[in-house]
Amino acid sequence: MFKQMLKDNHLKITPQRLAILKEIQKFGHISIDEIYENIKESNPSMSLATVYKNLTFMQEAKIVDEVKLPNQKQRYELTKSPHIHLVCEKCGSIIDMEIDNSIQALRSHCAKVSHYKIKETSIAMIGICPKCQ
Amino acid sequence: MFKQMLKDNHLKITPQRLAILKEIQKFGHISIDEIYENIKESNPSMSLATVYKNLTFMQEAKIVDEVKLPNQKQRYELTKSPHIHLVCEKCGSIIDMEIDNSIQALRSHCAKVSHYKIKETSIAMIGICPKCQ
DNA sequence: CTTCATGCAAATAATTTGCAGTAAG
DNA sequence: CTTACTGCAAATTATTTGCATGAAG
Repeated sequence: MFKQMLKDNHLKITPQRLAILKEIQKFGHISIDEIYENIKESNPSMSLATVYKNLTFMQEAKIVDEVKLPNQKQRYELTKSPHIHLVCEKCGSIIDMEIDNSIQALRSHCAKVSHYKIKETSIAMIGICPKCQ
Repeated sequence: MFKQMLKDNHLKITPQRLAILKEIQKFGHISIDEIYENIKESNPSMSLATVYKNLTFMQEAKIVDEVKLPNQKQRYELTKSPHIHLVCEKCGSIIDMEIDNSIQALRSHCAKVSHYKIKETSIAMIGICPKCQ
């Protein structure tokens, strides 16, 4: 629950923050100005600076994550367990794929070979979705 | 060889382009203004717009690739076979790891489960390198 | 009440564009 | 010669900051 997540991180519960989180949840992967434009429809006084500031806070609090994909604007998503982004270069859709075992396998293999302590992964596969083929 | 790569893509061979490619090669992963600043030392008339324009062309020609990492400026690298970026969050170093089999395995597993036709992958692991541990 | 968040405007940074002059093939 | 590239300046777009006001706890 969003209110609890904010509370846990000593962030005050404001309508703006809840609105931002609701937009991200609704779209899954959404850009900063999509968040802004969407919220402005119901709350015209919403400020873009507020979106920026809050995304920063909420990212630090690990409530949201940035999603950086090749040739795309930065997007945001709600933080969830490690997953792969499947991007369709035709229709632009982005879906999450949770294949924990495979990701874990890659991760530990990498760690073993490189001797890095791995904390996060960022994985995207770009191609054509079934519908667009 | 850079000249040949440009020629193959009907891009004229200019000192600026060669300088850009040489910088990228030298640093492995380099940001736009690092490229610009470095080249300007020996060629003070170098223009930032030229860097931007050429990175775009050379990316389309698949000579270079953009590298987008969490919480970092965009960087560029020479195009090479699929690999993983290992990022140290302490010292900021970025190294490439070529573990073709593992990447291929993940890729085909993804393709199988999702029915996507996968064309490219973008994989990063963020953690602490051996030296910084 | 006290602290923190918001919204606005201004500042800064990042990227793109148009165009005249110049270099590459 | 012809085409495409460069550099510059201006235009856009993206992001950050400071500060007065207002809302949350």
